[in-house]
Amino acid sequence: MASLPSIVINGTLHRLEPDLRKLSPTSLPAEKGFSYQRSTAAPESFSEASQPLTIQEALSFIGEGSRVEPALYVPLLQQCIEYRSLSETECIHGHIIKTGLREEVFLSTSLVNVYMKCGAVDYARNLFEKIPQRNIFTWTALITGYVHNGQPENGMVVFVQLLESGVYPTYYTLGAVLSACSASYSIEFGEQVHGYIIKFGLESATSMGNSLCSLYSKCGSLELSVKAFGRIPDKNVISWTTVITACGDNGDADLGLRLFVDMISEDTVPNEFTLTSAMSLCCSAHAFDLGKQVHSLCVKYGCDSSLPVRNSIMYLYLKRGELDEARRLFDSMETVSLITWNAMIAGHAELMDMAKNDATAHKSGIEALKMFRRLHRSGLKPDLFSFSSVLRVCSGLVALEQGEQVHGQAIKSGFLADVVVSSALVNMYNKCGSIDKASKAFVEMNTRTLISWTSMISAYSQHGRAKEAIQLFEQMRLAGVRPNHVTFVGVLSACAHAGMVSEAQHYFNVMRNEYGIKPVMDHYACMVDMYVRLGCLESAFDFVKCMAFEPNEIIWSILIAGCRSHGNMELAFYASERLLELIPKATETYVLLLNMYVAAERWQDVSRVRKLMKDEKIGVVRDRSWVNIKDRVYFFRANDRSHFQSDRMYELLEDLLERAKRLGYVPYKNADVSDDEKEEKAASGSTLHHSERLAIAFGLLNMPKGAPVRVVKNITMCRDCHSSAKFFSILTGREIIVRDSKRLHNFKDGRCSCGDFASEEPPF
DNA sequence: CGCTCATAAT
Repeated sequence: MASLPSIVINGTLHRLEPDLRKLSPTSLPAEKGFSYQRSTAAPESFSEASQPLTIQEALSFIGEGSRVEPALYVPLLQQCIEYRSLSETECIHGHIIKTGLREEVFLSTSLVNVYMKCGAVDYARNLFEKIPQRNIFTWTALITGYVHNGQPENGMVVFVQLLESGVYPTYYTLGAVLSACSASYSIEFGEQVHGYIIKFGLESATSMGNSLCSLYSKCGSLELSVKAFGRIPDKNVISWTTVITACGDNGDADLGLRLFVDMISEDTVPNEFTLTSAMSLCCSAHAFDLGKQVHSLCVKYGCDSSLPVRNSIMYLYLKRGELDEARRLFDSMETVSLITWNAMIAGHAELMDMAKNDATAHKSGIEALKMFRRLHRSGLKPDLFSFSSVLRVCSGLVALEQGEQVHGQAIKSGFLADVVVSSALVNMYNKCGSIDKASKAFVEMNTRTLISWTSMISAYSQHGRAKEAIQLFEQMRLAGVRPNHVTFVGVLSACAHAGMVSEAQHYFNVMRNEYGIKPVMDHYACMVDMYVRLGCLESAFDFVKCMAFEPNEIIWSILIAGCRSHGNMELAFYASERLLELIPKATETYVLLLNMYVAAERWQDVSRVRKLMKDEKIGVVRDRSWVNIKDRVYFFRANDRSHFQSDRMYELLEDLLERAKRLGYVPYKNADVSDDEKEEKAASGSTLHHSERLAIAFGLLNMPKGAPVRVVKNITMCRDCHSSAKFFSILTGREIIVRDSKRLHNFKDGRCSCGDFASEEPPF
């Protein structure tokens, strides 16, 4: 028995499937409703019919016998494509056999095409095999059909068969094969096809060049894509649009924008496709001024009423933070698409992340959730984009309950099978402080990408579970996934966390030698952090000296924190003043310095720094925390007494602090940098309570007994609150999770997942 | 042959 034809695509052998002997009509797609309207393209003989025709009536017009004109079938077959009607196609097929026209190759080819368009791949293939005088059109119809039905590999195998049988491909055949290569991301096969295109003298055809440009981009090679674009002698709008989009897809928005500018200066008129892409590039490159100009071009060329263009303009407004403008545009749109909703949700999610954890962030997040609900009500079904974005929103809000609801919806809708959605889910559980749920979601994923592995490794690291992080990293390597620089940040920070010096050094070398990844500041920061945590200040400084570049803010702040916790205050002050020079506008650096001088009771320096802050017009810090309980959110300021439960909260805090002191809690002194003068005065004399402590108290009072308390804080947690929260977790027997602007703190049984090293670093 | 929206970090 002759073996089935096969080729190697992306390193795996593909045989032409299915096996023809196993054909069955059971797995066919559902038909759309079918009724004949009089076709405008119908030949004369139909023109008298005024009522819709049944297929039998339509076929009876064609008649039977030897004088049947084959072209009469054409409009009927076109109707079959339009209605995706397999049964009608079979009737016509039968009629063709009866009238003895099965020898007519163009009709057989047409039938192959129609079967494919109806999704009946097996039927098409079976027919193809029975056509003895098949020509290049028949071959091309088969290839195109495979690509259309999501079986590009089969299309490529057929192409090889075609070449072996000595038939010359046409322009259309090669175009179809290029689509197949694109759809299966097969760059090697694509390059071979590229060779055939040159061989058959078609490389100067604009559309061939466009297809090649698109192919290389889809396969991830921007370089080859741009080269293919460069070789097109007569570039049209589509050529330009393809290469500009290719830049965006491959992460080089700046190049894409340069090409767009080139295109405009060459007087090529952009259309809605080009402008939509260009607008999107402006969003990702944060080139907002250019974005405004592109917007003008949209108006100039009359493209501003196109829905995709409007979506991208709206997204640009959102990215610029012009919420009212975005909203106005959104409200003015008479029709919206799913992408409109998704852009709205994603835009707000991005604003939320940019604003870190403050009240603005919260507002954006809530707005995004509202949009997600409205999307539901609008009757459209959320897709993987909607789910990814809304999960990101739940992460940002630490909205575990909403996140779990979305989890359920994602399962029901089937979109959880998507890697991006399931990665976002893992991330959501992690950011909400539920490492176990994150891990469960990770294990349940059916496919994992570099990003999924990396985010789970980092999650373990953030929760202080170094061993799991390292184990997972090794599993990832065994799974054949190549780590990148971000993965190593996760691994190294896990080692640093657990003080695993030799492991850290090992992985640092693995990164450089085995994977050829050059360490950047982030990786050095992990190493320095590790030495500092162990109290090896000298090793830390030595390591810094070995770096090929000047220490940045991150390195300085690690050193400062290390010096403080190991009592080397002179060095800490020195480093802090250097840090201040490096970035004089960072509010939290001043606060750090201020608190250090307060703790050292160096009052002259305290007033010097306060004066500096005044001179530099550094605003006071807005200390804000909030808690989600059920569907409501409760905000707290430092020393907040405006709350309806204030009395009970302060009572609880006093009691807890008193009992904590008996267990060994020693309060740290903080400089008061509250922005609420009245509150400050009211609180003078009594203990100063930062917002997170009030939020924790509120959470303890209002969450169900034993349930974890989840707090979000807009700046980094101070030492005193951090220390007291550890005692609270012992005294109440509850888990307390505080996500500040920098990291996650999971307090449990008197310990914090951050490894007690997080207090009062500047927020970098 | 070309379009807009989605996931990881000290």
